[in-house]
Amino acid sequence: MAAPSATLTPVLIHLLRGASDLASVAATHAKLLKAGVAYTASSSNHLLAAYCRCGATGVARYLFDGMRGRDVVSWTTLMSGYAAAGRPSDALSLLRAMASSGVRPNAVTLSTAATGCARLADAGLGRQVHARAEVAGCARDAVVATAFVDMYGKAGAVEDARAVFDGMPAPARNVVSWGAMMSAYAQNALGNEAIHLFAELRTKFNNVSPNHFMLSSVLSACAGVARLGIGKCIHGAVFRLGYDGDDVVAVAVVDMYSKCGCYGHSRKVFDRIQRPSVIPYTSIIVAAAKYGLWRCAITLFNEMNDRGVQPNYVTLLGVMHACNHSGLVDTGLHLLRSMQSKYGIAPTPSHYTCAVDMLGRAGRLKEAFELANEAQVEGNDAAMMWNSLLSACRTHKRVDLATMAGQRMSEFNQDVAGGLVVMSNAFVSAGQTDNAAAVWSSMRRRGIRKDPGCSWIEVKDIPYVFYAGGISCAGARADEMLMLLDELEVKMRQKGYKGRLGSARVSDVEEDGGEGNEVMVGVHSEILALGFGLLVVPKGMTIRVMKNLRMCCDCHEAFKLISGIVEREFVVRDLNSLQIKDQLSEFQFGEHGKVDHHQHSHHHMKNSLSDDEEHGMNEDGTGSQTGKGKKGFAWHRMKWTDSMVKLLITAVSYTGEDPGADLGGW
DNA sequence: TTAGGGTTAG
Repeated sequence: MAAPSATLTPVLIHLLRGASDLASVAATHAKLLKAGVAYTASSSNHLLAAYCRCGATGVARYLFDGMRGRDVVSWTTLMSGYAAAGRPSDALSLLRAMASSGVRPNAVTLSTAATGCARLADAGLGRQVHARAEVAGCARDAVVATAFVDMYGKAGAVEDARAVFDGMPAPARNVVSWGAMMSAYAQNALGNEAIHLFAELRTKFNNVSPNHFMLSSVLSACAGVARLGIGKCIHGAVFRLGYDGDDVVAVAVVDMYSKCGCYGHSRKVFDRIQRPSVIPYTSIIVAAAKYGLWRCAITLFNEMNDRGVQPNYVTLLGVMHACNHSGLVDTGLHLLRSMQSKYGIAPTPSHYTCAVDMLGRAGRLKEAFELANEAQVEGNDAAMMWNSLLSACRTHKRVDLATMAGQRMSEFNQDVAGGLVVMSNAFVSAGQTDNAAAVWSSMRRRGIRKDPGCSWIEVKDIPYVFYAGGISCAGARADEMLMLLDELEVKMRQKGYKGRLGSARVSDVEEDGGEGNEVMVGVHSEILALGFGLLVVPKGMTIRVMKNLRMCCDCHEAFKLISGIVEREFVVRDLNSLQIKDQLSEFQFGEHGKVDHHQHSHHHMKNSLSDDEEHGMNEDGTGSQTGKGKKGFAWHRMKWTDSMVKLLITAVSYTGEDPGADLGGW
């Protein structure tokens, strides 16, 4: 019998490397056994890797457990296999077992472990792995350090990510390291920092050329903070660098335009995608739904089905959202009831919340309560769902049910302040101002405060951020702005406007020292941003105002009136709380040093109750820290074209017509 | 020669 190992083994190993399915790996394994070389260290590691590559971690583990000479590659291979199979905990257990077996981890092992911690979003565990990398002397290895940048970013520890990035020797930072850092910012709602880093790379380190990963991350950053100007520049770079054919980049561009209020651009980019998968479809469907183009959203959904693209739960949520805002209540309900059987997707708490909101909006409160009770929803999702019902009760003036919804909500609610604001708004709508004021004074007594609302507007690529009652952001043009708002208020009154812009009362400011039942009201930040926009955005250009919370009904009305008076088109982007899991976020724009609300003094005025989230803003600037960067939003057009009016006639309601019906105006 | 880094949709 010829000695096989000298000639046969390389051939078999070559076969193993090319094998991607379990059957061919097993067949080659059998041949190695037959040749009697399956147990050499090298063959075993190849076999391990092959089994891991085709997802057979169970077989790999069995093989691993029977191996005699396990080296660092064996351990790392199995770890990597677990990580790839979505079992990061098992990967990290292996790291511990490896330590007790006396095999020392190397750079490859530790970067794999870091990726596992990233998947777990566990900064504590990640820090331990980081410490080991320091001990092993490989913490500054480009790949290892980049893995830590990503890990800290995914675990929400952006400052640690930046520290690792800064600790890397400049030549070691490559396109992946830069991209990972930008992504860390983008994923943590620090879009402006990501943009800033991108600019720094372009100006100081011209030898690193952006790739599709980096472009996607920066586009996502632009989307998150609605920086249309920069977003357009990046889109230009996408073309120049030849990434316009990349689907992932294209989705990021679609998303960026839709979040910057340019549905038309979004649609053009989407239409150029050759064979859109579920992700681009979902992106554009959600964009259409949020833009009030429900007919488009549903047409796209049907088109997607016709092309055999399977929707996922996000897609269905987007379609339900479109139904919700177009009054297609029964269509939406049917979708909820049939999604399991038709698409094999189980409804999530978000789907129930959307359906409950839909019924509540339509005034079908009994059904809404039944559905809410039927849905097995817990925690923050439940709070969100009951919250939306509470708002519906308020809209339909059903205080009896509101109390019940409020109680159910408080069982789950972590955002005590938000819940109480909605509660008090429900009382206001029902004319029970005494009860509403009691809620407010109770909040004050208990020291419960709400996050400050802010609005911003991008002028020549720079965001100008306004907080309620504060005009310092307008700089030298503040007085001019107030005069303009006063003039507008006069004209609005002639058209029957009964609310107040508030600008005239800025000088009447009183500090919040009052006792009793008065409630503080500030000048709403979106009005200030709009006033500034009217001064600085050239005539003929759409003014886009962004807000971190939900716009109130009064401001909505005011924007529409002003749009008619000045004959300009406005678009407002605000928060759609129904879509988010995280609590409201603060937006920070430290980059330009324009606003830092921690130093900003808020001015309050005494007034009667109204529908505004900004009453309860905190004077000391303590607010909740942001979670992940994904926020729900909705666009509201304030000037209607003829086709829009026609659409309205057929629609019961549409995005933004009555924001108060949604979540109590905050 | 077996093992390592990032991106898109609510």
